[in-house]
Amino acid sequence: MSEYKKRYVVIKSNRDFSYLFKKGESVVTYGFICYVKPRRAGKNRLGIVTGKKVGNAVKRNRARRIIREAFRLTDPIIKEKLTGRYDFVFVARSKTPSLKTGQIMSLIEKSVLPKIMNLG
RNA sequence: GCUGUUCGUUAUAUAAUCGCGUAGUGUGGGAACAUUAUGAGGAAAGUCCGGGCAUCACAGAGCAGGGUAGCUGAUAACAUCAGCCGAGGGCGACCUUAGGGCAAGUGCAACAGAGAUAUACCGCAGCGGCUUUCAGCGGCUGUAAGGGUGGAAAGGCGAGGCAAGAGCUCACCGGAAUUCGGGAGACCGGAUUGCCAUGUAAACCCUAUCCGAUGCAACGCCGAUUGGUACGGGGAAUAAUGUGUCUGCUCGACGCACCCCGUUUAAGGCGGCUGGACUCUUUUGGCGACGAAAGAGCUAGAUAGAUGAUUAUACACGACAGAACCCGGCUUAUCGACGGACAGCAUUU
RNA sequence: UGGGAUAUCGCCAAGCGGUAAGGCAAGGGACUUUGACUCCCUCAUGCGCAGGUUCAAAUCCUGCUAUCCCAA
Repeated sequence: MSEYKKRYVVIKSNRDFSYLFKKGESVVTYGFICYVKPRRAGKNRLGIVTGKKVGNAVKRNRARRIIREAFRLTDPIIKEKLTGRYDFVFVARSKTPSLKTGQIMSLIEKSVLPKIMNLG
């Protein structure tokens, strides 16, 4: 699970999550809530939060998979447009399991990317 | 054909592209890459029972505490399952059933009612008395049939009997004791005696029987700085005292206290981890649960947590729902589809 | 993942087999010129849901549902 193999790295520690929730820029859509924060070096990092409110274990798994797949597909686009590296935390909402990956992708492109561009 | 009862099976499929976990093989110094195989359930869920496995004194004793409660069997074990018995429900197939003991002791039974485990209010009778007449008043004695209350009034119901009544006597029914027969047993059937016990143990309790505690975040191994603690070994002491662990208490057991020597905990990683009371097929024993033999097979093992996405086609348009140490059950959720057996009713032959 | 607790009126709650105390809030009335304070009256059709035991269940038993806590 080193950083060479994957295009992105998973955020694990509770400390990183709470840091992003406090200091990161938030983007709210009907599919998810996203927190972004620039990073100095390394790879892009991804964290997904699926709370109890999303549903039972099947729905939480589905939400996680959809977001991960959408991020995987949009990752090259992010790298083309942006030079810097970022931390992302996606929080799933109760609608998320009923959505499709394409919808999440378009949401990321439309809402999240401009926000990051503004950050510089 | 309609209405049911019951037992099973199944749980979208196919193709293409991109992507993920594990294992094998190959290339490579390594990171990694390529390729092949494989990758959630009938309930994986709830965590309600039982067992394996691991550690704690190798698993102690007594009391306390908790579980179970018709019988026989199945099983590693069980509160599970099978067959049977009793009770209840259904025309029936069939279904439901915590189903030991209030005759060891204690408790509780509100309100109502005269009276709640014994009683006598209204009554029903007999005796004698007073007021004196077609009756009334109070007294003594007998009684529990009738009245009303209640969930329950001391067996039920009918006949005899009697002053009136009463298991007072008798027949039938219910229950009890003794006894005979049948059965592996629960229990069933018969005979005799005799006239009798309110309900409640999912109240305390008694009887029989079972249970040590903690749970893979158990447990074992590796592990940097710093600090101090913990662990191991040896010695002294083993009289007393204090204290820790073994379940709550009592006993009992093993330590600790003083000295010397050695090692080391905590982030994290690896093991435990999946080959097992396993799966399938055939034969076979048993009414059945289940067992035996032979052959074949290997079928998830993640660690912020792998099964997804997109497109196309088909139809019944896809429910409930995601392994986390492993098994056996129970309970709960569930769109539907298919099959077997059986019952009742109607019609036809 | 494992272990434990709770659920009673809109809110806080008592109740340990005999038919749901109390306070706050709400509604009505009295007092007052009016308001507040104070006083009186009203307010649970069953105690999270479904079964069972019992003459009788919020209470006892069983199974579910929801919420909360602990270990990490």
